[in-house]
Amino acid sequence: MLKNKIIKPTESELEILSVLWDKGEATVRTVHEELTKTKDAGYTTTLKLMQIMFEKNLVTRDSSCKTHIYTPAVTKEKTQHQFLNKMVNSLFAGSTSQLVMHALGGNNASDAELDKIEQLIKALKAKK
Amino acid sequence: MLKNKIIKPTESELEILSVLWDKGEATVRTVHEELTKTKDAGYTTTLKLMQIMFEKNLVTRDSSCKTHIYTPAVTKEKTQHQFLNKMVNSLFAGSTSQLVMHALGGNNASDAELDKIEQLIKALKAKK
DNA sequence: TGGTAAATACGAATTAAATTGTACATTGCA
DNA sequence: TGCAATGTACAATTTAATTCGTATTTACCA
Repeated sequence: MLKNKIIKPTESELEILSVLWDKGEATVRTVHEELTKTKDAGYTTTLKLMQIMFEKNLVTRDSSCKTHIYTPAVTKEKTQHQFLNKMVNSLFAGSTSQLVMHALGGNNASDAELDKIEQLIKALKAKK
Repeated sequence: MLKNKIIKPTESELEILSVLWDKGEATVRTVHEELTKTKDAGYTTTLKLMQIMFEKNLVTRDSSCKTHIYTPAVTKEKTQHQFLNKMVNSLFAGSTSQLVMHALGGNNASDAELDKIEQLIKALKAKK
């Protein structure tokens, strides 16, 4: 089995991955049009980024047609955890709950959201 | 009042800030020795990084003596929130609670920690 | 069949982070 | 006073991300 080296997507790569996660698959043009809704960039810039991401195995592509179709090669969940872990380690002394406390303290969660979190905690406790 | 531009510390800068947050203040040598416990780096590399951080206003320093004494110019709390926000926006569709759920789901929190989080939630709900 | 539109490939420039070597300054002490 | 130790300053290099211009390829259709 091939070594599954951890590649941390850069900021720009994350933007592209987000589009791909959202759509499941997409052409460079589609991704590019999505990106330009919120920022400036030339088409070839997006293309180049996606080519590099292909080399890094962050995406796969079907190049059987003229217009290649890209799909994410890393899942959103895995990437989320990867970044969460990194952050917990570099800024929260390895303590997930410390991060959670800070995040909640920041105070953007609705009552409904807090309810959901409470239930998750109950479930986690029950499991032990 | 001076514009408070947001400067995101880099990976290496974060490592240095962590030492400074921990110690309150420190010389380059002290920071460097702390860093080399966990990674390789030349002394001048650390020095240079700290000089750059000074230029960026990430740290202040007292240069009245030969050996300069550095102190963090940004708080740990502020930096934590800055990174949390960035992450929520780039990976969790702007939803703090979604991030919290993922973090807890990752499952590294002890019962005691879960208790603390529960209480925090209670407190937050009471406030509304 | 040849031209046009739309795509990809490629190379080069730019910017920023990180690293390191070397020069210079300061302090304390023999 | 002058040397050794320890610091800082600075310049140059390396590496990676980002950006973009230009060349090339492909498909289709008049």
